Amino acid sequence: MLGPLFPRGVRPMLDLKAVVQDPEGFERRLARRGPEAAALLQPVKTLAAERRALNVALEELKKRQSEANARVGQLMRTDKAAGEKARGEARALGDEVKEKERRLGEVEGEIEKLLLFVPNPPQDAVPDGRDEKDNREVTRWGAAPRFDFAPRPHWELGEALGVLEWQQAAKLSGSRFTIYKGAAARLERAIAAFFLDVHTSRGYTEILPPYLVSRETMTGTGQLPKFEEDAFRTTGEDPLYLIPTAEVPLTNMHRDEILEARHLPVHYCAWTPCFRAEAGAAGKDTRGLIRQHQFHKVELVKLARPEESEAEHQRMVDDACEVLRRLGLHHRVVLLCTGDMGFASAKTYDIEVWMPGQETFREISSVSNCEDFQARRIRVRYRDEKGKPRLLHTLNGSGVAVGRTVVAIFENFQEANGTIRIPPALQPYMGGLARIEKGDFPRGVER
RNA sequence: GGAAAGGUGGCCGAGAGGCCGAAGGCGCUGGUUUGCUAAACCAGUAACUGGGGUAACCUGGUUCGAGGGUUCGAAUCCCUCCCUUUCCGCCA
Repeated sequence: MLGPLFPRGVRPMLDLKAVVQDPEGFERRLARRGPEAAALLQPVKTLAAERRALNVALEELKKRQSEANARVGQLMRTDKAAGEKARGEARALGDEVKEKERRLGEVEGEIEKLLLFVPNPPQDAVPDGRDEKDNREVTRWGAAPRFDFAPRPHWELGEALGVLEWQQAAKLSGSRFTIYKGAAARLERAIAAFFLDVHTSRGYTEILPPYLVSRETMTGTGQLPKFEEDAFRTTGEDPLYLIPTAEVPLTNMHRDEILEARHLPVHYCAWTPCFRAEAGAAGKDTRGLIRQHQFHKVELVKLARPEESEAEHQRMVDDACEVLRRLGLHHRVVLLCTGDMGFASAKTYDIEVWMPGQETFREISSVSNCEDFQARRIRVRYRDEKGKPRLLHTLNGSGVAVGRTVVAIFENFQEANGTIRIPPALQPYMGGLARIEKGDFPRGVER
């Protein structure tokens, strides 16, 4: 056992009150994600009723107990015998309180355990569907580049240029790792720096967060407890988890805080490595950079008032698209269907970039509005005009995946001779380099 | 990793078994005074949760780092854990 997830009592992951008041409505919304999701609510309803009954009884008991205690204190000073008698009564009440509290703790723990596995219900605007085939294209930018030769996938290009290397990486770490060399390594760094500069100039504050986080942090954003097998974790009694995305540390930064309204909306961006076990992805995207255990991503995170989260969501999609526009990469925006959305999200847009070498659009960014789902887990709130604390909405999106941008640049800007043009926007970050060619390792070993 | 000192409201800080959700101060909000500002003075200022009311509001319970124990009763005593600060060691 890993011990209690939260030390301080129950944190309903869904609004327990709303679930109890309108169970049918909740189940209907959840059912759009699949029948299993809605079924999770059944036992919650019974437990919620018991919790309520216990609470009412406990309050009454505690009130009587504190009155009895006060009596004991008074009597002990005046009438010893009467005091002893009152003490017996108080003790009986105390025992009863303890027993009820024990049971209440049990019930609340049970409710919490169940609710932690219930996903965020989708927004009404999200289309129904089972998988990515049911996603809905929203916009498209640019055009696929035309080639007078057969464009090659990035792994062939990278290997031929000697700048991407998989055999040595497998030697070090096994499958799903890559070694970048020379201009490719610099390209990864250049892309990250470029993305950060774009986003910070558009109002995001750059953060460099920890890459290892606690179990509670992973639970706050919804990676745990349901997706334990997707994460890497350290050994030992209190393991730390390697972040699968900077969303995890960035969103949790203000956990247990009440923000002042004047600070909203909060905009953060961060460039971090991301670590994913890719359990269940066996045989998928086994070649190239697309699906790795370790990759870099520039992440965007916002904390916003509920009434502005939809507008902020749209703007965040635009912020992610902006870097692709500046690189001249053909892409489209897709609204994910209910079946393709992440656990914590109420609405997600994917941005997919055209990959000529694979003749398909590939996801390069995913931008989600989690509404108050994560905020409820991590208790991040703000004070409204009346000074009352209210849950914020959390949003996150890739801005964008760095490794996959390398893939897109290789495949979209390849030439017949196998060299890669560097998009003008990146050249200042590459020391003026305009093209990746073979053999630029001053003291490395060519293969 | 070793040693020591600490963790109390938005912040600082007192409290050392009942009269303590907690003195005092700062900050904040409202008011009085004031040519304006400042100052002064008065008042109000935590969160969570249950109930009542259209509402302003009224009302019960919980919370002094976390968990457990002692006790009729714990911020206060005991145990465990976590965190912070300082010093030492080790390092990037």
